Amino acid sequence: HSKSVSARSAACRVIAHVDLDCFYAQVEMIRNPELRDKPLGVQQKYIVVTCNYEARKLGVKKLMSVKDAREKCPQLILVNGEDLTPYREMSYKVTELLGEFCPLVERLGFDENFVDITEIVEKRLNQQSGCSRVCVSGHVYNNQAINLHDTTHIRLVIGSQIAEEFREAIYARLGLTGCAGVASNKLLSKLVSGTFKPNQQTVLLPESCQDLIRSLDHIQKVPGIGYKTTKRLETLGVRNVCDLQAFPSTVLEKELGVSVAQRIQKLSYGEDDSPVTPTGPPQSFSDEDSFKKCSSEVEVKEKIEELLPNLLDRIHKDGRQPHTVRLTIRQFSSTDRWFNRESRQCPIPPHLIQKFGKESSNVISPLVDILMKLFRKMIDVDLPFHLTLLSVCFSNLKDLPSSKRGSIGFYLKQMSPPSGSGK
DNA sequence: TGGGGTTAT
DNA sequence: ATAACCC
Repeated sequence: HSKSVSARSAACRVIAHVDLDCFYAQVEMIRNPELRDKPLGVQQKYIVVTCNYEARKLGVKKLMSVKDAREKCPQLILVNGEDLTPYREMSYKVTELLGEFCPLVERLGFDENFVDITEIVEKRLNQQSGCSRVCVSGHVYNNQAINLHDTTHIRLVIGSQIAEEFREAIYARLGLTGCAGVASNKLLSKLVSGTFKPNQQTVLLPESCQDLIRSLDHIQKVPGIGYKTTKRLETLGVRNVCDLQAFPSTVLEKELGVSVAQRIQKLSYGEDDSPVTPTGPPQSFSDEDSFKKCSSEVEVKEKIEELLPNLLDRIHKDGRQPHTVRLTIRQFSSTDRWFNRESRQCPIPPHLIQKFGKESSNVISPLVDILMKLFRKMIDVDLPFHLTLLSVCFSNLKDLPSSKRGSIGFYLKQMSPPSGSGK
């Protein structure tokens, strides 16, 4: 047994943030190695969602329209990335690999993971208890000098060695490159991981924390401060991190509520006590499609029927049973394309839940019926309508009762890579 | 601007 | 059910 760090003293946490380089493009280059040295973009609808570094050299940016990207770079090769299955599968392989080192792995999107490596660092500290040579891996933020008598510095340096091992394992086993950041909390590890950009890593020592957080030119670059909060802060005259640090907390609490105000003001000082929460298996499975126009009940039904088979396949491979189903729509609006999403959800009838695991039972038709009922709760089908998105989501996943758990559920690993999906 | 995800209220 | 956040 190990004495936990928290029980010992106030030794700092050591957190690694691992961020794969242009993830979708890398996966596509593995699937088709001929694309390796060519400018490559991954397209969803009219958008190049990401591109490799060859393309970036030629002026292509993330989330650029296909039109602009082709103008900038006529040689650009585009592959369709609307089906996320290959990316999702590779993504879980990365998370599982990190899980071999340590149980505390938290996913953020498909291409980022936080790992709490405090315990691994402690173990190495105790092993090499003599003063064997400690050498940093990768960059040190600000080029700050390391003080070998400072145990916090030593812990972070050991953290940088572990991060290097993570990146080497991810490259050796999966062929993927990425960046890493090592620091004393999630916020800082994430911010510092981006300082040297493809395929490099950086460690932050506490003395440079303020330099890092103040280097952010706009508050929306602070993870946790999003679009809405930024807008409201701007009306208060808060434009950068220093403004937020100095802003009166009482006024901030009145504008944003105590919880948000206190959290983001701590973030502005680089403070973040949120734990690395092991992600485990997914909480939901969803599949969506966007389009120019969908305006009849028949079309809606067809779209739903397209979405369902892949979703059911993913759920089947997961082995758990969903107890809730949700339909989300987006109605056309010339002003603001976000925000006008609505959804309706309902419990899945028990007799249908039973049939989820089984082969060849037709669960599709009754589900379509349920989803069309949910649709009619949102849209009066006697009036004209204009949808631009449909999404189906299964959630409230529960393990099968052990009595009737088949081979699928029994042999699946904890972090099962869900798969199937797409259009 | 896509096609996903999460947690808080 | 929505709103906020993340990629």
